[in-house]
Amino acid sequence: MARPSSPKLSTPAIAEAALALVDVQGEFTIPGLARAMNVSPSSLYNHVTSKDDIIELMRGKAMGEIELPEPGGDWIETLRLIARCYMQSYAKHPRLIPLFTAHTVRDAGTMRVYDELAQAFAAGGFGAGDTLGAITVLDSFVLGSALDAAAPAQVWESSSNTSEALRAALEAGLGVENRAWKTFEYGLEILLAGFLRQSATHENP
Amino acid sequence: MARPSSPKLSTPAIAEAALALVDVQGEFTIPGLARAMNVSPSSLYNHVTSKDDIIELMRGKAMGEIELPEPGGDWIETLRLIARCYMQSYAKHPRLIPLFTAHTVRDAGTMRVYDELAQAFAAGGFGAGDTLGAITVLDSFVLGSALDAAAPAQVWESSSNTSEALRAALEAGLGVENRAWKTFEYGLEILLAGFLRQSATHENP
DNA sequence: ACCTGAACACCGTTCAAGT
DNA sequence: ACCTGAACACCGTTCAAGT
Repeated sequence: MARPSSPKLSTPAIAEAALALVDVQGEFTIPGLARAMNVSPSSLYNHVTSKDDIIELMRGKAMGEIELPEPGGDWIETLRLIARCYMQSYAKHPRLIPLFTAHTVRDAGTMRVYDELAQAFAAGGFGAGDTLGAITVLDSFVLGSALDAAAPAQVWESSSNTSEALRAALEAGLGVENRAWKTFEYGLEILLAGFLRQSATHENP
Repeated sequence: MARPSSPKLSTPAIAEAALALVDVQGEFTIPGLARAMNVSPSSLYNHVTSKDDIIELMRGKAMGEIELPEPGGDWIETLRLIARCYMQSYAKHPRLIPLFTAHTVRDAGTMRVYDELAQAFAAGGFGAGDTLGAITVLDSFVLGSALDAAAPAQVWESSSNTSEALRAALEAGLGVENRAWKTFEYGLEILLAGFLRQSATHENP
């Protein structure tokens, strides 16, 4: 059995299988991936040039799942919806995020998100000079929040020399359900309010 | 030459050497680290239990370099100073950040930062139930910004189907010097303004 | 075109052996 | 206590060989 009549592998299938492995194990290995696909490790290199290539495939798959909102509505609401979709796509595969942080290549799916963001900020009266900064701020916050959400049930270990303020905050905050998501919404609203204020400034110079 | 009269290795020295490697290479390897320290790879395991252990040492060293502001001033200004120190400590060793994102253990140095943050928010009138969220929002933003800063000179590749809005934003924004840092300051002020507004709400219920 | 098996260089880690 | 050398299991990648 050398070359099968119908191929056993394909880049989408590889991305999917690798994603499944990362979702349950937090990492993946070439031999492990080959085993999961009932294939020899070297076979993968007929469809993929390297392990990093597979990571990029996973990024594309995860980002491609984002359903962006219809353009045309209120620009702040559009920003809110995009940010939520973006966060959600990370949240679906939390263990994937650390793999992304090593190489920050921007694929087509990610560019699509930035594109919609740029148009929303333009609709909000942001000039060309302010838009990239605003996009980056929102992007940084989403990525950071996703990393926080990916972190395993925090070991916050309130040690002996912890202040009373932090101890109380941990006791009150750690228990709440959907903590990461609620915190994301909280920060998102602050950022949106800031963008809205800046927009008002632009309109009344 | 088996056991030298004075030890050739120590955990601080290992952390420092590994940090130097990561700063220039973006990664480090046990054999590589041993070579840099003129030592055999197995020798390292007399001072360290695993490679992850070394990463934690590096985290501690990087976070320990933070000089936190004197407590007691205006709480918003304190938040601003802490956030900047925090960001700066990441900025000093940008290639280190991806190594951190895999395991989110919080060491003593990091706890110290959270501790000061908690006290600042308490001074701002934040209740126990609101403090953890606020800390997390700030933390997420700093981490995301640091990752963005660590990314190599963006490949933003404005492809053919890029909107006019994004194209103009990239053209206007990519060139500015200290882009990552300025963007960080921009987002930081938005967050601080949001915290300040919430504080005002608390005081006038 | 696409899969296999053998092979290579390399990695993280262990452990008996030395002083 | 602390360094060494040999050893192990494992990884990412290549490549000739097969159909």
